[in-house]
Amino acid sequence: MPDAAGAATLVDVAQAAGVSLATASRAFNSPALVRESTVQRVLEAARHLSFRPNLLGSKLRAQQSRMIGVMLPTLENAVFAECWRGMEDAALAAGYSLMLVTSAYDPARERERIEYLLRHRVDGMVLTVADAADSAVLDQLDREGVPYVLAYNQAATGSRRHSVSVDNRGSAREGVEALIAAGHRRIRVVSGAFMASDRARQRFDGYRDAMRAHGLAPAEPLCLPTHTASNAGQIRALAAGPDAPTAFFCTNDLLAIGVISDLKRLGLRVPRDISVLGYDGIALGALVEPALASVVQPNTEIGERAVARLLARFAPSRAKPPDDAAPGRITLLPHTLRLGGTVAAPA
Amino acid sequence: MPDAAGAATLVDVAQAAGVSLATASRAFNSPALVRESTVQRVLEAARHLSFRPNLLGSKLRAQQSRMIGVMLPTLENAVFAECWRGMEDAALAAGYSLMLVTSAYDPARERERIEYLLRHRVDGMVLTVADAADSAVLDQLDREGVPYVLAYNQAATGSRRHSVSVDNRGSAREGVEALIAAGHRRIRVVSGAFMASDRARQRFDGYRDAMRAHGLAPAEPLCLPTHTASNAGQIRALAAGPDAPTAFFCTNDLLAIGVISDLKRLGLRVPRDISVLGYDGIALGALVEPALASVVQPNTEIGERAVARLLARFAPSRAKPPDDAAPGRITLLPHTLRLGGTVAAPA
DNA sequence: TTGAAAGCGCTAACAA
DNA sequence: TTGTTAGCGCTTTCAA
Repeated sequence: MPDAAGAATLVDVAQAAGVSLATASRAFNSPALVRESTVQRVLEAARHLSFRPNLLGSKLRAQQSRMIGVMLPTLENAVFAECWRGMEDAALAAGYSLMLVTSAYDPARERERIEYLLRHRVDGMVLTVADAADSAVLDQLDREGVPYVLAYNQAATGSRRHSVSVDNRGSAREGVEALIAAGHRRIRVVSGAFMASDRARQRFDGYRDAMRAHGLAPAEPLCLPTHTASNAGQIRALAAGPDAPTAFFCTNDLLAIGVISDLKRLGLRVPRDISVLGYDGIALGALVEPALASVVQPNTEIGERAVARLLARFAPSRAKPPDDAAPGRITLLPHTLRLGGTVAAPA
Repeated sequence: MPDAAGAATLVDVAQAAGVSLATASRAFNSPALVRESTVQRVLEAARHLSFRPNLLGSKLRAQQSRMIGVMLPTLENAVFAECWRGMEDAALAAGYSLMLVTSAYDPARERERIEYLLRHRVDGMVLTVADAADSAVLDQLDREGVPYVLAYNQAATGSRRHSVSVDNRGSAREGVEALIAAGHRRIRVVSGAFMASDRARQRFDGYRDAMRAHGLAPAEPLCLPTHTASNAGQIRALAAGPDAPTAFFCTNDLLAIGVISDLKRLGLRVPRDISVLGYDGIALGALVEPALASVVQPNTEIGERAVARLLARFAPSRAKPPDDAAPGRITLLPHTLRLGGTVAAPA
């Protein structure tokens, strides 16, 4: 009864199978090195004893945890929840585990949580940080030689950092150009706190590109610290007046949904009176009526690819692909535009 | 340069501080047992060497991982994302780590993922399963003596299982009674797949209770396998005809949001033509316009309390707090009703 | 108050 | 093809 006095260990299995500890271990990890009948005997013994390998032991001994640390700002924005699904699938399929922490967009907490992951001896990390270009914690990771891949953050060209994202600036520009093509001239950007998201800033740059390319004057962004009812006042101030915008470009979908509600409360109809374009392409956006127009990112794929990229960094470059020329550190995944719904021609 | 040739270990710290390995360990774990000046010396050496404890070593040796396994159906429903936040805060504050897996409401995957957590030697688990009353995997955990606490699932009275949830049936009944109080008589329930959620069934029972208590005939529930556009047809069929319901009670908020969109597409106005009541109280519901009426659960608190309860099971009941006349295995947290918004009197 | 020593469960040389 | 052996980094008796 190994369960009563603690679970069976590999030693117990070896004993029961009449082989040495080493052979028992090999039967699991490199069965090719063991005679087939011996493998069977070991497996049989293991089953009989309800043997469950203690990963803590292997991790310690093998000096690799086969764990990937994941730090995301929050899961309460579906973008990241969708991304997590991609990561979980990709990691477990490859025999890796994930350890998740959230940073709440707080750089101090980022540091803390990453230190925590490091103590757990994760082999590498997938991270979404507030600002990839100016991140003390990323610099530290570089210094320590810990492999990581950014998700959503877009590494600067020429940067040593690896990232998987869409082209934030270019895609935002495309989205705003679609607005312009629909006839909009007075377009305003609504964003979460810029400080907390370099993506938001890049998307704003894309807005500026689009406006300028079409001879329009970009306006200052409206930065909301967080989307609560109290922001309705700011939206109201913006949406009123003779020169009121005919379209809002929100740097994420959740924000867009909140803005639309605010506009409705002000008696405005979307998209008849005013258009709203979001960014992210969360599944929920397609569910609401009218459907949320959005710049759609492949969120689940971003998760999968970020993990795949990290795994590739672990592998000792078999058949070394030219590395820097070929796959490149920066992966830009294709985005799409979902128009219609909350976007229409201005009144 | 301990970083080049591998990170510094406790042995290095001990050496640098001129003490034994044991003393160095104590300086961190039981500083009370070590002379103050010695503690300082060790800490100083650790800082100097950028010592980072290897949790894998301690976990293995201490025969406890201080890890909690968490299994949730998905994070893409904000209910669970909100719950995760509560768990993360509670666990990290107590010095525990979390390992998250998702089951996608699939019992086979539940087994698999739990086995995976077990191999990681989690000290216990917080779980949301498809059906707590009939779960092979829960039975197995009981047999093996692995402590776990259910979140959202409500253990049957008299069950040996621990759970933290709201009173699903009672709260649903209250919600439906509010509908009845508003003047509704023809009320239908829309649910996700019953098989995948015992909560959905319990909430349906609450609906039945309410209807019967008021002399109304409960109708069959409409069970949607998943909420996609193709369900609009079923909603249409339900919402049409002379005896069409004047209100829908959806067993979760995400579903409710989808149903509302479907109704809008059918040209119906919510709540003027038809009322919709959700369940869960996700933050998003308060953001949309009109606000989603809902039976509100304290999601973050459910996460916190589930972790707290598990932690309490770990501790050898010190000075047993009278708490609740013995805390009891089943914790029912208070719910609230958020009315107005998508619920109004029938036309 | 401190140290010596024995492992936790496992993998991976090195031998046979 | 299999076995012997030496730890991975840490905690924790047991003695001093």
